[in-house]
Amino acid sequence: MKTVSTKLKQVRISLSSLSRPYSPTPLASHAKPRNPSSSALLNEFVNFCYQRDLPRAMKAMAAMERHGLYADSITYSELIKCCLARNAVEQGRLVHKHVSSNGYQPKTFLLNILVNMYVKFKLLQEAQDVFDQMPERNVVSWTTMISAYANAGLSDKALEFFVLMLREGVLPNMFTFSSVLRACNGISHLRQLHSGMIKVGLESDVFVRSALIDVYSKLDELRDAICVFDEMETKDLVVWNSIIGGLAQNSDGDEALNQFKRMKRAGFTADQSTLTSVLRACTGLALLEVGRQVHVHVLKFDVDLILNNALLDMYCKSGSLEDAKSLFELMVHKDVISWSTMIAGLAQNGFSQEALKLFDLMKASGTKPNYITIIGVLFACSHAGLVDDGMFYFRSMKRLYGIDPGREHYGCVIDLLGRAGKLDEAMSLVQEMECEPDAVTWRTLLGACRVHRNVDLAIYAAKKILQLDPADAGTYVLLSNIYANSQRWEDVTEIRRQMREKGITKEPGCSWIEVNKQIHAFILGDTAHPKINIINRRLNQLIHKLMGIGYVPDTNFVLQDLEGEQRDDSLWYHSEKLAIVFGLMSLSSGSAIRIRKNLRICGDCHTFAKLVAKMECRLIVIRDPVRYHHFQNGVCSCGDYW
DNA sequence: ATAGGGTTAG
Repeated sequence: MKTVSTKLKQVRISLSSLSRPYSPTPLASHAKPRNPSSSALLNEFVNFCYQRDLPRAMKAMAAMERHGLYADSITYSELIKCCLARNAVEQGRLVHKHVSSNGYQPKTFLLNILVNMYVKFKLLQEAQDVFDQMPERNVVSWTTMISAYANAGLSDKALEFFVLMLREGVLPNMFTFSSVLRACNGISHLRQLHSGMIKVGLESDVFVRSALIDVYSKLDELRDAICVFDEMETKDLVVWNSIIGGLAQNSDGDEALNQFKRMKRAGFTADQSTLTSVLRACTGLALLEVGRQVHVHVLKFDVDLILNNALLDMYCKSGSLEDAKSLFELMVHKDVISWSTMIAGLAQNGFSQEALKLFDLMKASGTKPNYITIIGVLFACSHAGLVDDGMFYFRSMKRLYGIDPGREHYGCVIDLLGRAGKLDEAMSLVQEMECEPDAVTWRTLLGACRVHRNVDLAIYAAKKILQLDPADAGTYVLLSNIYANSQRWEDVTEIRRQMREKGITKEPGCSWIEVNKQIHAFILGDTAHPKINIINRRLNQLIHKLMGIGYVPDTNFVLQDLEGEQRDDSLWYHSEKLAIVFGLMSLSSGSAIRIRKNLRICGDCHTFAKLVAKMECRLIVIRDPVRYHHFQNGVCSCGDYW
């Protein structure tokens, strides 16, 4: 509708300018008197412009100028639209030359269009040059530049221009605010702008609102984002997408899905952007069945790379590699994100060799790896114990791909060396890092100490973690257990005292399982699930049956207890065991049991799951915060190396 | 003439 009415308006303008005797605006002093062919020439020029026939339009313009006839701002702007539609940079520059060699000073209107043209061609410097030479700059001129810098990620520049604009006494409008909002990189700037907008009464515009929601949530201020959203009486699709996206990106998948339901009840239809965020929410919650449902809706749209990438990630993170692989095969267009997602997905699910093979294919396909791709590659090496390969990729990433190793890359290699028992080398890598090691780095080293029972280094790493992240309950518990194991009771008491003092409590182990698109949560020691009694009975039967085929519950996991779950026989009721039993009870016998956990799996549950998978002929997939375990026929895809 | 929402790791 909108395009049609715009077109009609344009036609009217051209007709009206042709019906009157044509006079260029302003009159060029050297203009020759009109001759009969002039109006025909202009007519031709305008038509070529509307047909987006750039070469002919350019020729027509040259012919007109030979007759001393000059286009006006509106016809020039049509010609520039032509150049933009054809992505014709050189012709655009030529038009610019014509405009400024016309012998008159072009109007602000036309100069704004030229600035915008250079912005669209991503020639910011040229845009800036035109802007600088303008005798007058209005709100559109300023907004064009602010938006250009904000889009290019040059936030400081955008904010600087906003201030300059105010200083020159030009009043911002809602276009300006929605542009400058995107350049806010600190919460104080944002609040300042927000209150400024309220003062001038522009904060209720939907564009401004969606930008506000987006920026608040990108700055981790979800409460403010929700506040802005709730205050709105009339919302449009983009506003809904902003809040759903904000929630999904801040790992509040539950709430994102709730808002999605509300959006549909309000009568809106999801588009690609909505579905991408919904998929991201499913990914975080490992909701494979809901994700599949979304996939059906995805098929209604034209191929959309971002949406396909989100879908691919959902299948990987829900542990359904078969779906991920077949989608990846079907995708005709793949970008660096598609490849990186698939590589990391294979690696996290325990298929490291396949991940590395895919990395070779990626390079062969001509796609350049980025920072994140290499993280996936190194992750694959560390989780398969491929020390030599990992070290090679790490040491050559700068030379081969021009990527400087960052904290995450170091983390993978520290993990790689640490797991392989090379704790000294891992430690020297920590010292080699040019960026400061953070809590995650030390936790990686601590993980290696746990596996290789290095108590001294474990204590050292744990202390480092607590300096950087004093509220990390898991580390307190681990440290206390290490001391207990070495009979250092005074230290144990001290740790417990610190925990009490700081009010630090252990996060309980929790597992989730999706049955009939419903999530069931199991928390250690929690009896809220309606079927908990029968689940406990079945679990006991199962444990005794497994003991008959050689299962010995392993309570000695002092250096493993990242669980925060207790050391006595409560490990018999670890949340993943409850979820497995519930899965056996409620899912049809052929289907896989997929579980998501908030904490890493312990050694005992790992053994348990392997045996259950074998005895019950089931595929069991458990996703923990770091990686996945596929249990089948008595073995796990991690090769007992995690 | 100028403006808003979506994908990989951690």
